Amino acid sequence: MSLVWFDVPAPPRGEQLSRERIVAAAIEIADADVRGEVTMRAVAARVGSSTPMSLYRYVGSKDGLADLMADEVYGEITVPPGDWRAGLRGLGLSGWEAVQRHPWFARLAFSRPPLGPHALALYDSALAALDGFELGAAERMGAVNTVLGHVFGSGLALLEERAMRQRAGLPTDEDLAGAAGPYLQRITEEGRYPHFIRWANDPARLDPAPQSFERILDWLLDGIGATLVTAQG
Amino acid sequence: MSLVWFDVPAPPRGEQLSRERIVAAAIEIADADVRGEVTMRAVAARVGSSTPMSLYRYVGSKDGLADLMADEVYGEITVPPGDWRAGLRGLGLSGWEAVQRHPWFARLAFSRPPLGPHALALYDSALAALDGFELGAAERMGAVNTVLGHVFGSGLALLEERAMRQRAGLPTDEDLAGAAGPYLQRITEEGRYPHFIRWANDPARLDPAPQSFERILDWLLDGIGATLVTAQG
DNA sequence: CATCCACGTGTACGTTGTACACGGCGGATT
DNA sequence: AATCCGCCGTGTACAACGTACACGTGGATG
Repeated sequence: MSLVWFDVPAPPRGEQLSRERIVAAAIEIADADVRGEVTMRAVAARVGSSTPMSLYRYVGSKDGLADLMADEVYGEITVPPGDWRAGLRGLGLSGWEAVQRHPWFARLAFSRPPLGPHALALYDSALAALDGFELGAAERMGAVNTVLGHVFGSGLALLEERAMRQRAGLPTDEDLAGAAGPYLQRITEEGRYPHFIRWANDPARLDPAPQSFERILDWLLDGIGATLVTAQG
Repeated sequence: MSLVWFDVPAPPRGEQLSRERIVAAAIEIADADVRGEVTMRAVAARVGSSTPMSLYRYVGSKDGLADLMADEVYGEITVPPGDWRAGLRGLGLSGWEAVQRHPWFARLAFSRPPLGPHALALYDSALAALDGFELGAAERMGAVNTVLGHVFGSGLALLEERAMRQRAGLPTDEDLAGAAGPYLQRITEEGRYPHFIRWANDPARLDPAPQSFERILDWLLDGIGATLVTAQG
């Protein structure tokens, strides 16, 4: 019930709203949150709007905003020139880098169809890398999705790892082990799960696993390569 | 503000509440929903409770309920006897079946640490299948996670495929193609994404892809096998 | 018979996405 | 120059969600 006189007539609205500004703000918010979560209210606040409703004129809905965010990240992924293997390998590595920058992207990629312009361009390049082989349409797309599935799956695992690490507020591996310690110790004393326990008590469990993203990617490429019948390359 | 007289003194509460009944009800609800979503209110209604708060005495929180649901499904996965490859292959196939029954499980598996009794038992069996090789702890777990990562990644893709299919309310592939048709046609006319368009307009794109779950699983097992140095088997 | 406690309930709060109608500014039209 | 129209940001409002809290009741226990 404040008096009209106190109102400033034209709050000097910071800058024109736009789809680009909104998407950029949403991405910044998602990047800053371990879980990568975004609320319309938070985005509105960041673009200087006083109400979440202002966003709806530009992005339609929260799902629409999610689609736009995802497509932006699709645009960060590239397929390098070269033979099919160089192309798909580069796709995997470049996707992995993008997913490490934006782990929330893995969740969106799994939950929204990739129909934005950047996504289509990426699929187009990836399919182009398989030109020159006599492949059925399903097989061609299957090869691309095999690689991308690995990228997004690894991304989700990364998202969860970071979230779990922060849930207990512990950055280092040693602290993490300490948090799970009492539970594991109880299990150990009960004598069940002996193989699991042996793993859990082995300090070497924190070593970098040889089944790295890249190693598995190469296994997949080996498998794809075995199914390729060359026609001209 | 209804009068007391109308109240029935003891609503013949259907049956005793219990953690098992609650988890079972939640799983039924998740199975019945394409997105696999569950609300505390829906679970409460299904177990015959008049308020969601009754559940909290048994499951602690919604995340707790999710953990219990996930562990129940971990219990449906088994590692068959045999050599390492039979074990891990069976793990993958049995996991894939469980994930097809409960696609929401893939999401939970990615977003909650597998510390329930069934999950631990499963990891224990899987690690046991790798006994007899001189593997570091990280490498051993990495092999198991390679297989499970494939299972859960494929499960998430399945979840999204089913959800997208119902979003437009179309069960058949032809209808699905019809829904995306106008959009694809516009793209086609603009002449961009030629390789993608060629795929989209190829009826063979609906063929079963040769990169099936099982095929990729075998590729991964090939890769794992190449890293194993046998000690006694 | 008195006591206690495990249980299910009802009420209530904060947060979320978003529907809807309004006021005001700028540019096009007359 | 006066008028209108359409775009834009705003405020209010609501339904659904997870869940904190305090209460009554009934059966087991002393």
